[in-house]
Amino acid sequence: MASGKATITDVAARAGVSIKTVSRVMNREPNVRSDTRERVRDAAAALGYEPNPAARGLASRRTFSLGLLYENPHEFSYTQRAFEGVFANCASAGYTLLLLPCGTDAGGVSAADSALHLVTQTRVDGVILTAPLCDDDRVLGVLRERDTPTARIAPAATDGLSCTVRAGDRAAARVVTEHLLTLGHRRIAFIKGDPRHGASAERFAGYQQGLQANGTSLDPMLVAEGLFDFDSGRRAALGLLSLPHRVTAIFASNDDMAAGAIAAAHTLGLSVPTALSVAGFDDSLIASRTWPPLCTVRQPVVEMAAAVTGDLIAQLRGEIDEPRHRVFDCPLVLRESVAAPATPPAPVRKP
Amino acid sequence: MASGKATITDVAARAGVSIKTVSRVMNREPNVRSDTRERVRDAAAALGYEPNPAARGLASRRTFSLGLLYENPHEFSYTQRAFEGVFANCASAGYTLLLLPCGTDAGGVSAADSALHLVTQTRVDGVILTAPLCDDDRVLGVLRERDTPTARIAPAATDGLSCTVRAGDRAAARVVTEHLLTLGHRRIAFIKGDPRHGASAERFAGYQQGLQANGTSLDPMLVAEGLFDFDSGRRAALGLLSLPHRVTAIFASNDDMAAGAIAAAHTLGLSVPTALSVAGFDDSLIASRTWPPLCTVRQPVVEMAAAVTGDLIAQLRGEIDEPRHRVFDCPLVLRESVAAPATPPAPVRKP
DNA sequence: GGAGCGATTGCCAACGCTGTCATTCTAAGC
DNA sequence: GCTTAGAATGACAGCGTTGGCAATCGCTCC
Repeated sequence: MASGKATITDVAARAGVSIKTVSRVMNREPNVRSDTRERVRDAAAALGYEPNPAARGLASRRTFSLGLLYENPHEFSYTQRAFEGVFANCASAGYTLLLLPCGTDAGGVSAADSALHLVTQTRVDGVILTAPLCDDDRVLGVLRERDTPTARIAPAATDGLSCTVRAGDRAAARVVTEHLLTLGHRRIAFIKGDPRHGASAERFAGYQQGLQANGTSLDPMLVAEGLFDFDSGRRAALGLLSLPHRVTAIFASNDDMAAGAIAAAHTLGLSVPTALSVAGFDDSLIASRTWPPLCTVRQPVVEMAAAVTGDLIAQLRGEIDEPRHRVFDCPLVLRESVAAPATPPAPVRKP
Repeated sequence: MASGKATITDVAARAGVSIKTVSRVMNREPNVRSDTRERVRDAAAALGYEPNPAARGLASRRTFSLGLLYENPHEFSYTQRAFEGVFANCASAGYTLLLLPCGTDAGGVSAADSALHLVTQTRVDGVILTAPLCDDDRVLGVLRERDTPTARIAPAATDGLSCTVRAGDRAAARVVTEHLLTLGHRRIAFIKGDPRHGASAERFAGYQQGLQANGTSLDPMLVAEGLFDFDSGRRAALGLLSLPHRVTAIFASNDDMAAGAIAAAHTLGLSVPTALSVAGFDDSLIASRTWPPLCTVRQPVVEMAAAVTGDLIAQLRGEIDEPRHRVFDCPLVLRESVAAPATPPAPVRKP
């Protein structure tokens, strides 16, 4: 019952109305009598009519598509989950989603160029940025210059221009730290995340607060640098585990690095959690695939991405004026990689 | 030097030619004198002109965008790598890529409906299908009905209509099997993949061939069913490892399941590879994140996806008539999860 | 020197829809 | 019954580009 090539004219003829009225019905505009609306709907259905997006775009100067710009191709599941949330909301709102990966500025296409491509060539109605792109001044500059509405996932700071969503990183990191303290850990190492991500500083601050609130002082030796990827976590952990005064727990700023820390422990013959507890952050896919499974906090990425996408679309539709800023809680997820420290601390054993 | 709102008319005026000539230059059409071409290019650059895709689409009845339809959201890195390859080729060819995840037919939007959406609403010029969607009759039916050129990644069988690309699954599985045999393994268990994927049968066939060619008979007890995901691999391995006559190696049809098998071994206190060798297939991201790292075969997914995308675009441009079918080799990747079996087989130890 | 022919260029009508504004109904108010 | 505001509908002009075809140019070949 549909050749797929029916036009608005065909529908109008069949329903006995003008094409403008068909347009009104298709766009859910008000001021159409309900019986007329019904008639048009039936005609459209009978003909298998689907509005031509190119014609719509040309006439209305809108594209009904959003661009999702993202960077870290080495990161495991965060991007994919973000995509899932964004997509879910796009689909239900009738928007099409364009994914645009971009390399780091070093090689390949720079983030700013990609953003430019999105707004000039593809002409999306709005752009969604993931960290750390959402804090890139050049990217933001391009988008603002073109007045492209923007949503940002996990930015370092909010502004009055774009909708944002982020996790309660600091509070969650503090909860993890306090959980380790409660179990009896005293020498808790921390692996920082990529400094370009706003979340990194927040999570570190949460770690510090957790220690301070419990009267434990921060030992700078126990803080290592990382980049949110498996290998940087592994290397950082190897360093931390070679300290003379053995740490009993490592809190990595995300799950990938925590998985790297577990691998490092395996390499050194330290069993987790008996000799070393490891905690992560995110509850990404890999958290339930390490051995032992990773104690972490759940960052509701899908929901976060969906929410901010909804806000962006609402903004595009003019349903909200002020950009909205959301913060999501991250509940603690208890798994086997964390346990009370052995007393006295287990000696190092080589396999 | 660019407001971003220059139209073809502005460029034509500035270059002193008709808009049609500008159109020819922008579309790289032949029969434009090189100095004219130059002049138009300069004018376009000076004005920061970018063709309006909606207008182009409306006039030419093409969208310059491809749709990538994929299903398994639980699979780890395969989809992401496929996307990477597809995107790389789209970008360089001036095509825009639309990703469309679709649920299994049980819940959410069915694959066929998603395909329909792609061709009727979004109106992509071509569609790329990943396994197992690329063998879904309803999806293929929708696409053929609309004469939408299609590329298929890892289909069960080729046809004369769509470009395809697949890995040499059978040969690679045979190589893995023979590698295990060469090391001295005799009781080698196999975990099958999702039967909806064409690759599953091929890999199983390779396992069988490897055994037969080396005079080892296939023991049906050593073959378990899996679905290509971590948990099915874990469960299958738990079953295989509870057999009275202990297996010394498990060959899982992909890395996710192999990672599950390693987790199962950990659970049972079997050390890998001392008491059990585990091999996977794909060389996905998780293969280098398990402990110990996974011996596997490298499926060059990025290259495969890029190649088939290139073929699809060539077909859209009319550069090739017959659909092209490619097969990629999968070299063995040696890592620590596989070693010679202990002789005599190590007894089960609980931790 | 002119015909002939391909290479080059331009003109104009779509492409299918939406925005604007004019027109026609409808029903309340007096 | 007659206004009249407001709801419902339609007429029409683009939106910025490409396709088809006609016109023109520049050379080669007699």
